[in-house]
Amino acid sequence: MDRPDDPVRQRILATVDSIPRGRVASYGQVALEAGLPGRARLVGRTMSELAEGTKLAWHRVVNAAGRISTSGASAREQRRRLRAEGVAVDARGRVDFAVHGWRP
DNA sequence: GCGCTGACTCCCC
DNA sequence: AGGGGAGCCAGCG
Repeated sequence: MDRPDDPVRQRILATVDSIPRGRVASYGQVALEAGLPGRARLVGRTMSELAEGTKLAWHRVVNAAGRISTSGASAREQRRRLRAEGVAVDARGRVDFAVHGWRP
């Protein structure tokens, strides 16, 4: 599993792409929805390998605690993008799933 | 093949 | 709420 055309990767990307604007999902939830239960790390890896200018809404994926799992510039970018689409992100970088969680 | 390293998650304390 | 431990698995040296 690693090339751009890998079917597993495609499923992960498609699932992330289906998260509606203003909602967030956890890595584990994305894995589950993509038919890959227990493969949260793979989702995280996949996100980390995205190209700079990707159109994918990677910022709508956070960890199971509702926290932004990135660090540095990408963490700030993620926070910025989430807030820009109306998602409340607290000072610690946490989103409330009860309010903004993706419920497929 | 081996060990380490994560944009992860549970479970237990 | 926060930390340790175990399970997870693909990539890399």
